[in-house]
Amino acid sequence: MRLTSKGRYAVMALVDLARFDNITPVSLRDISLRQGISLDFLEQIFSKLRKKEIVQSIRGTQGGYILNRKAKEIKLTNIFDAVDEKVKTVQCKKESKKGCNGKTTKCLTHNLWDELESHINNFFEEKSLEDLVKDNAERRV
Amino acid sequence: MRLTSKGRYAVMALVDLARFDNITPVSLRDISLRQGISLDFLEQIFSKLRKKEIVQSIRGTQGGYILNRKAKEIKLTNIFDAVDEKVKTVQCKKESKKGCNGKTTKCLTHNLWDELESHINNFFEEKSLEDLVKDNAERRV
DNA sequence: GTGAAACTTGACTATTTTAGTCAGGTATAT
DNA sequence: ATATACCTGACTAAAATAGTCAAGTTTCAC
Repeated sequence: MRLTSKGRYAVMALVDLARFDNITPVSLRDISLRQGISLDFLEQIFSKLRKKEIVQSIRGTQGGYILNRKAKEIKLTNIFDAVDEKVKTVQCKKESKKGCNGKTTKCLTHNLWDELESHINNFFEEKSLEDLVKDNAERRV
Repeated sequence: MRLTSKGRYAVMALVDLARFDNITPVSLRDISLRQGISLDFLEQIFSKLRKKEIVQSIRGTQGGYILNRKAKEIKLTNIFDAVDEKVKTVQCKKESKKGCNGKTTKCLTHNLWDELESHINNFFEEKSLEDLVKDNAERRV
């Protein structure tokens, strides 16, 4: 199981963004340079973050992005959800070979994968952007 | 993040195998039919499981595989390790653009990914094959 | 001893996902 | 005006995934 770059970059970029005052917009160009992430790719990512109201955009010169909510209220789960970084442990669909549809008939290990999914998602639900910024500030002392 | 079929199948197949007495070998053909997994693919998987001494093979007619250790002593982490199902949250290598090498200079979110990795691996280290078989037996009552 | 069952191995391949790139836009501060 | 920066959709190279295929070898049952 691996985390995709899209998900990782989204979090990295938002942590970078959250370090600022949240009044003056931060341009993607700056984030791109600081974090070493392609500008074009960042634009794709922020387009999704904006649609899910995690960030707010300010167009034009001196424009950029600011957080749309308090860092405390943005959980990792919200970020991953926005960029379609899903935790998937099963493939089981309605019509499976072995009749595992997740409801009436379950495959031998279905509960295990459900548990695993919850376990990972719990982690994402607990961590907020604020936690990450704080954590980072502490380590720099 | 998604679990690969290889990892999922490895666990499914071993749970299936572990349900038996562990004396008479179970053929991959049977597992293949019961679990709906391609025989050729299973052979690849079991070849790795054998090399890591998780299963033992018995060749010839009436042959098959049996567990090489007690189900209690086979953890998910051993299984995933055997089939190269790794939990990877970072790409950071020795020479990274932003100088994140995981040691001297760390990227803004490096600790987060380390934490996530541990969180997931903990789950895999706790669960044993025995747990899974028992869990399954209970639910069938 | 011979045939079938089942393990063994390595190479090959189609499909899907990932990780971007590219080319055009539009809005706005100066 | 014009440069900066957001916005959008289409496209693509590379990697990973999920197998398949072919050609063995071993051993049991008869």
